[in-house]
Amino acid sequence: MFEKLFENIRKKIVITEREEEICRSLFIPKKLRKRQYLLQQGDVTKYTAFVEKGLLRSYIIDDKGAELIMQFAPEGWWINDMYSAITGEPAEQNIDAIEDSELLLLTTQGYEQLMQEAPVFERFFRLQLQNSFVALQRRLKGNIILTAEEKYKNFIQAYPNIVQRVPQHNIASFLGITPESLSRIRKQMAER
Amino acid sequence: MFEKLFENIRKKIVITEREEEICRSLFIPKKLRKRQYLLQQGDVTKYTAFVEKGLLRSYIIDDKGAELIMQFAPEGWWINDMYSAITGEPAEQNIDAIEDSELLLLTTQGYEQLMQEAPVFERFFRLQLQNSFVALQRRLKGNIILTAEEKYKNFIQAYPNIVQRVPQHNIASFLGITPESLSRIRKQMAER
DNA sequence: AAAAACTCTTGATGTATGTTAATGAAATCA
DNA sequence: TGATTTCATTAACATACATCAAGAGTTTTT
Repeated sequence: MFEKLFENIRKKIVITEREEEICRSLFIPKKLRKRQYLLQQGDVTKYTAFVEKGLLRSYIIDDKGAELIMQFAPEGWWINDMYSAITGEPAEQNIDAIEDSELLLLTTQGYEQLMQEAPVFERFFRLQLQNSFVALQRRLKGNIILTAEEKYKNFIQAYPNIVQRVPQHNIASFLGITPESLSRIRKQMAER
Repeated sequence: MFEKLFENIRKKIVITEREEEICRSLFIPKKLRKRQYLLQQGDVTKYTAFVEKGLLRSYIIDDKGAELIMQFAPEGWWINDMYSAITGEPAEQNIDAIEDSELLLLTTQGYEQLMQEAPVFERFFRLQLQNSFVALQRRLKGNIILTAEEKYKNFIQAYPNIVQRVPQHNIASFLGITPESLSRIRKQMAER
C-alpha cells in the first residue's frame, strides 16, 4: 500500500526506516469509489491526499455555475485544497474521484506532526511546492498566451495518460474552454 | 537595510540572533536603477531577491512578441525565476526594476547554505511557497472565469498601491488583456 | 431490456476582446 | 528647451471562442 508513497518521497529526500515508520503511522489508507467526494465546497479541508491508485480531480464551481478543473491527480500525485488547508477556512474547491481510487490521507494535524517528528519533510514539501508552483506558472502563462488549440496540444503532450482516462469535457474544463470548442478543435486537427 | 527582511521572516517563523547573523552574511545588498535588469531571459538565475525598497517586475516575452507580466514585487516581496532557480536552466523570465530599488540578494548557493546552517528556513520557504501557490491558483482561476472588467476590479481591490505606481499598460499586461481594452474598460467604469 | 443520464458532435448566431491606426499629452532625454 | 520616447485614448473593423439548440451514440441505472 505504501510503495508509491515512499517512491515519491525518495525522489526528493532521503528517509530512514524510522521515518518510514512515522509515515505508516500517520497516513490513513482510504478507498474512494468513482464520483465519491473527498472534499466538498464549504467544508474545511481535513486531509492532504496522496494517490496510490486511481484518479482524482479538484474543481470549483463559479457564480455562473461553470465548472473549472484545477487539477487531475493520478497515481503518485498529491491533491488537496491548499487554501483551505493553510487558512482553516471552508474550501472553495471540490475534490472527487474520477476512477475508483486508493488514497493515503494525512490529516492537517498529522501534517504538522510529521514535520515535528521528521523535520526532513519540511524540505520534502518545500521541494514539492516549488515544482507545483512552477507548473502552475506555466499553466497560467499558457492560459493567457496560447490559443485554445495550442492549449489542447500542450495538454495531450504533457498528460497523454490523462487524455485516455477522462471524458473530453473534463479536459475542456481544465483548459478553460467549452466542450463544444474542444470538439471542433479536435475535428480540425483530424482533418489535417 | 535588513529591517524589512527580518520583519518579513518573523511573520512566519521565529529566528535567533545567530540566525539573523547568518542572514546578514548571506544576503547581498544591491541597488537597481529603474529599467535595470536583475535577470534576463536566457541567463541562468543567480539570485533570489527580497525587495527592501522600490518595485520590480518579472515578465516573459512570448513567440509573438507579446509581453506578460508574471509578478510585481514591491517592498517586502520576494522575486525570482523559480523555474530557472530549481532546474539551473536558462531563465524564461526577465526581471527588472520599475522604480529605483534596493534589494537583498541570496545566491542559489547561499540559499542552500542558509538551509544547512539554519534549517528553520526550510519551513520559512515552505510557508512562503504555500502562500504563493494559493495566490497563483486564485489568479489562474480569475483569469479563466472572469471578464476583463472583473479582472481589473479584482486587481485594484487586491493591489491598490501597485495601481498607483505602474503605467496602465503594465496592469493590462499582468491581467492578460490589451492596453486598449483596459482603457475602454476604465472609460466605461467612469461613465457609470 | 427499457429508461435515464451522460457524452460528443454539429450548425447557426452572438459577443467580448483583439488588431490596426491615428492623435495628443506627458515624461524623459540630450 | 526642444526632441524623443512613452503612455493613454478613441474609432473602425476583425475574430476566436461562447452560447444556444438539436440529435445521436454510449453508458449507467432500475
